[in-house]
Parts: sequence; C-alpha cells; structure tokens
Amino acid sequence: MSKATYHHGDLESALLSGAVERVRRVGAEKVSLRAIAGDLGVSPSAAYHHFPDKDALLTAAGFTAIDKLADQQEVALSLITATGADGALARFRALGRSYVDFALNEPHLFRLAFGGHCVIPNGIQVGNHGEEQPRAWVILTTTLDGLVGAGLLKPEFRQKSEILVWSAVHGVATLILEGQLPLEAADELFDSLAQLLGVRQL
Amino acid sequence: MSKATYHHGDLESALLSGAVERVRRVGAEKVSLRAIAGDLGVSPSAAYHHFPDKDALLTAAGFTAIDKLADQQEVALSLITATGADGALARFRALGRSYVDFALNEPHLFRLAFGGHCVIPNGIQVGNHGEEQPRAWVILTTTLDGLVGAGLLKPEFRQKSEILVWSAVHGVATLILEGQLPLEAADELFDSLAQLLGVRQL
DNA sequence: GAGGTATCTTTACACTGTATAGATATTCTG
DNA sequence: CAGAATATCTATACAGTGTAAAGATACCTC
Repeated sequence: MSKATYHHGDLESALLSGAVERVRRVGAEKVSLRAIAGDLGVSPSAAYHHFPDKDALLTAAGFTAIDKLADQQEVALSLITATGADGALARFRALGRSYVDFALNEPHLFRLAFGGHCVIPNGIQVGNHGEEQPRAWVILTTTLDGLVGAGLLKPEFRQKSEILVWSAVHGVATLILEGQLPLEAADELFDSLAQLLGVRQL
Repeated sequence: MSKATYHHGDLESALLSGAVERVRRVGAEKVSLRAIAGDLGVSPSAAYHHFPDKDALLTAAGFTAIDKLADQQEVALSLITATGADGALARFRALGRSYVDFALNEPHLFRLAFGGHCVIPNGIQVGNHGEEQPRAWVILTTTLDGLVGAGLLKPEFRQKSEILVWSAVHGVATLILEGQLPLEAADELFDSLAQLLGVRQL
C-alpha cells in the first residue's frame, strides 16, 4: 500500500489502462495523452514521470493488447472440455477462431498490437521452447502437441505447422479485418489447414 | 496540358506522391500535411481542394502502396522466364518472396496499406474472378493456375489454396515485420506450403 | 473581354506533445 | 523524530498540428 496511496494511487497502471481503453474505442491515432490524463483528473505532464513519451505509453498498451489476445485464446481453449481426439481438434479450431474473433471484435487493439508499436527486436527463436517466448506461441505449440498426441497430426508435419498455422491464422485475421477477404474466409482457412495437415476429418 | 499548367501543375498527384514518399521515409503517424505542402511550395490549406482531409490523402497513399506491392510482384514474376513445371514452381516461390520482401523493405508503406486506412467495405468475393478484384488476388490466382497447369498442384486443392496461400504469406510477412517471427520463417513457410499443397519437390 | 469558377493564400483557432520550473507529498537518513 | 532528499504532480509555455473561413489570383467559358 506504499505506492498505492502516493499522490494519485498507481498512476502508471491507471494511465496504461486508460490508454488501452481509449485506443479500444477510437483507435491509436486518435488518442491524445491529454485526454487520458484528463480522464484521471491529472495534468497533461504527469504522464512523463511514468513513460518517456506518448509513444512509449502506446507501446505498453500494445503489449497489454497482445496479452488480452492470449487471455482470450486461453479462455476459448478452457471452454472445451472434451478429451481425446475430439477435444484436440476442437481446441485447434477454437484457437484460430478466437484469434480471428479478437481481431474483428477489437480492431483497434489488434492493429495497435501488430502495427509497428510492439516490434520485438530480434524476433522469436522458433525451435526454442523457453520461458521468454510470447504466450501466443506457447499456446499454439501446446495445441499442436495435443493434435499430435491424439494421433490427428502427423508428427513429421508438427514442426513446420507452427509457423504455417500462426502465419495463416494471423494473415486471414488481418486480411478480413482490412476488408481484403470476406468473413467466410476464416472458416474456409481452418478447413484447409485441417485437411492439408492430415488431420482426420470428423 | 490544360490542368497540368494550372497554378501548380497537377497538385493532386503531387500531393499524393509527396505523401507516399514521406510515409515511406518516416511512417504514416509522423507525416504532417504541412510538411508535404511545404515540399511542394504550397500553402497548408491547398490540399483541401483535392482531398477532404489528411486521412483521405493517407488512404489514397495507402492504395498506391498496395499498387506498388502488386507492381513489385509482377516484376518478380516477369524475371522468371523458365517454362513448364520449373517455371511454375519458381513463380510460386517468387510471389511469396516478393510479398515478404516488400513488407521488409518498405515497412511503413506496408503498414499503411494494411493498417486500417485502406479497408475495402464489403471485402472480396472469393469465387468471383471479375475485373474489380485487387491485383494481388489476380496475380495469385494466375500463379496457382500455373501450378495446376504444370501438374504440380492437385486440382482439388486449387480452390482452397487461394485463401490459404495469401493468408499464410501475408501473415508471415507481418509477423516477421513486427518481430514475432525470425527472418528464416518465410522460407520455412514456403517449404511447408509447397509440401502440403502436394507440389512436387525439386 | 466579362463573368464565373477552380485553385491557392492568408489568417486564425483549437488542440497536440512535451520541455521547464515550481509545488507538494512521500520516503530516507541522521 | 526532525530535516534532507526524492518522487510525484501542477502550472506555464511553446512550437507544431489539422483545418475552417475569407479573400486573392489565375484559368476557362461564353
């Protein structure tokens, strides 16, 4: 409770969630630092004691958006209680659906997350299943492991599937969001992926 | 020559290419209308006789970025003179490579094109091979036709390949650009795609 | 050539990010 | 438990932004 009752409370996280909320509603290019500060009853300059500049605040907001996406994926996965092959396949599909749904339900957060603000310096090491991997990656590999374990995904496709699945799902989400592909493209893509990866049809 | 020697010449297209050039160099969120106008020796308000607002100018710039991408793809395809199966496969790969290369070489233009400015209202009709389809789509379908014609792509996969290939290539380009996947992911993806689609290996 | 119109300039305004300096509350140190 | 040091926030200010409104200028049409 030391920092929590300083001047404002925890202004840093208040600014962060304020930024997320405003981006969510109007999009990153239309949020103003002054408006976020105003919401909190705080002067425009106050933010500079917690973030070097507006861009840093938006970047932080973008990373929490990435986290929200992972949260949503985990919720979607947890809703599927089926075990065995049916469960593994349903989880694979739910993973893609939740990704696309997030993009369409929260377009501004999705664009903030993948629009240049949250560039990870040296990228991800694909083979490395370490701790500092993005959650989306961990969730994906776990789900693919489930398919292999259930005998639905041929083990020799397992490795290559990681990049392929994530890229395809991210791509279709973006292209639908930007109006370059129709809504139905998502389900058609999931069908194609399941079929081409050798997943047994239901 | 009527409009070309009006007051400035063709200010509309000058503004447009000025916007493209500045976005290319510093990114869309850092370009100012006044700077573009200043480059052309024109007052800040002059732009409003050709575009309703700054956003409209950026949107127009985004569509020319989409066009530049298509141009680059066509150039890449035209460089491959081989005929038959080798040519078809090489063109397929070149298509993906040029897409990823464009994203990495022109990150700001790529983000402008697919970052919310150029949303096509009702999306694309996938089955429809009409005239008003985006060039990227036409280029892709033609290349896939080449694969089928050369006996490299199973005809039963042809239809589903369109969405899958475009999504996967767009996705991997974006994820590499945003640092979520390493550079090598692109080639690994092309390998996976070729293999899974049943394309005969070289 | 006259009138009308498209094009561009001038001026102005509200708003932005943020630098600087000062005020205030908390924490640390003796 | 002082008093000093420090973290936090405010007040003020400034340059730069998008754009609205009104006026000037060049072009086109009749």
